[in-house]
Amino acid sequence: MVFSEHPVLLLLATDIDKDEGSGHGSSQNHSTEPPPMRKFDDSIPLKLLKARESTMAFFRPVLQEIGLTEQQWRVIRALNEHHELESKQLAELCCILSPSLTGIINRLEAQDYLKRRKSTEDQRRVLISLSEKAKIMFANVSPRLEGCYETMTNQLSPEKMQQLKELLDEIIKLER
Amino acid sequence: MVFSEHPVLLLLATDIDKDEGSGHGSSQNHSTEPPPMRKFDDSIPLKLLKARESTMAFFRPVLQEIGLTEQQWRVIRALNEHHELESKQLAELCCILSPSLTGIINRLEAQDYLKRRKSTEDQRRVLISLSEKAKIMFANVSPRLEGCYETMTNQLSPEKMQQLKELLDEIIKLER
DNA sequence: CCCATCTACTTAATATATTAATGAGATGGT
DNA sequence: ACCATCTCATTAATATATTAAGTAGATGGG
Repeated sequence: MVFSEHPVLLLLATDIDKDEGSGHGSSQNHSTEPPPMRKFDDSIPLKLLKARESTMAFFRPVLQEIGLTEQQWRVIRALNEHHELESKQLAELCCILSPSLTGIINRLEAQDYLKRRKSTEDQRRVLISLSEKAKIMFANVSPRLEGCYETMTNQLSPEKMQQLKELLDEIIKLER
Repeated sequence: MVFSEHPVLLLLATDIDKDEGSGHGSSQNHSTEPPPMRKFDDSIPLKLLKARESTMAFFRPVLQEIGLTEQQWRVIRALNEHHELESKQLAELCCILSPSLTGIINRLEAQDYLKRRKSTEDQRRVLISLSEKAKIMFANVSPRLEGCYETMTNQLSPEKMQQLKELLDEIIKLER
C-alpha cells in the first residue's frame, strides 16, 4: 500500500480529464510513475458508510411503517434492555451525543413512548424509561425486525457475518 | 479541545447495571420459548456506525484544523479525481443525497473551493469543479491524511484491513 | 407544434450531528 | 460555611440527513 505521492504530480494528474460516463474507465494510465493515490471509493470510512446504508435498507421499511427514526428505535431498544438509564448512559450505548439525545428524548416523550424523572440523590441526572405503550409496541415490532436481520444474515451467510463482526470489533477498539 | 473524548465510543467500562430483564431473566431459555432477542450492541448496523466513528477519529484532527467537514472533504476528494461532475454524479459518488449536496456545494462555493456552471446542452445540469485554491489545499492536506490512513491500517494490520474491505464490499452488494 | 411526462436540481420542513456555551447541582479543599 | 471546580443536562448555532413538494428544462408521442 503506497500512500506517498508528490503533491505536484498529483496536481498535474488532475488535469487529465476523464470522460465521466457513469463507469470508472481508468484504463489509460500510461505512466510508470509511483502508484496514484488510493482511489476515492476504496476508502474504508466510505465503505463503512455504504455498508451501513445497505444493512439499514433491510430495516427501514418496518421502521418507516411505524413512524420511528433509526435513532429513536435505537433508544427504545436500549431502554428495553436496561429498564431505566441516565441520559448519559443512553447516549453512550446508542452512540448519540448528548445534545442530539435531548431532542430525541423530547420527541419520544411527546409521543408517550418514554418517561423521564429526576434522580432523587443527584438532581442533575435524568432517568429515562419506556412507557407501557412503548413496551407493547416493541413487543409487536421487534419480531419483524428480527426477521429482517435473519434475512440479511442468510443473504450474506452467517459465517461471513460473524467474521465481519469480529473485524469490526477490532476496528472499534483502535485508539488514535 | 479534546477529540479523544467522543464519549460515545468509550462504552467499555460503563457501570450500567446489567441483569434485570422484565421478569424473564435470560440465562437459560426454554426450548419452547422464542429465542431471546439479539443483544443491543451485537447489532451489525450499530457496529458499522461505531467502526466508522473509530476510523474517522484518525482523520478528524486534520480536517478540523483546516476547517472542513467530513462531507466537504468527500466532495473535494471526489472532484479531485474526476475534474468536473454533475451534481447527481457527485451525490452518488459521495453517498450524499441531492438536497444535502446543494447546501454543501453552496458553502464550499462561498469559500471559493469550487465553481459551478450550467451545462450548455442541458440547462438543468450543474457542473462542478475544484477551484485553484482547492487544488492547492488538496495537494497540501492529502499527504497528511494518507499518513493517517497508513497509521490506521498498520494499527489493525494490512491483511485484516483487506479482509474487512472485501466483506464490506459484499455487504454493500446485498439487495433488499 | 402541443402537451403530458420525465429529469435534475432546488426549497421546505423536520430530525439529527457537532461544537461551544450556559445553568443548576454536586464536590473537594480551605 | 465558602468558593473554585466539576459534572450533567440543556440550549444555541451551524451543518447534514431525510422526505416531500416545487421549478425549470428536456423528451417523446399524438
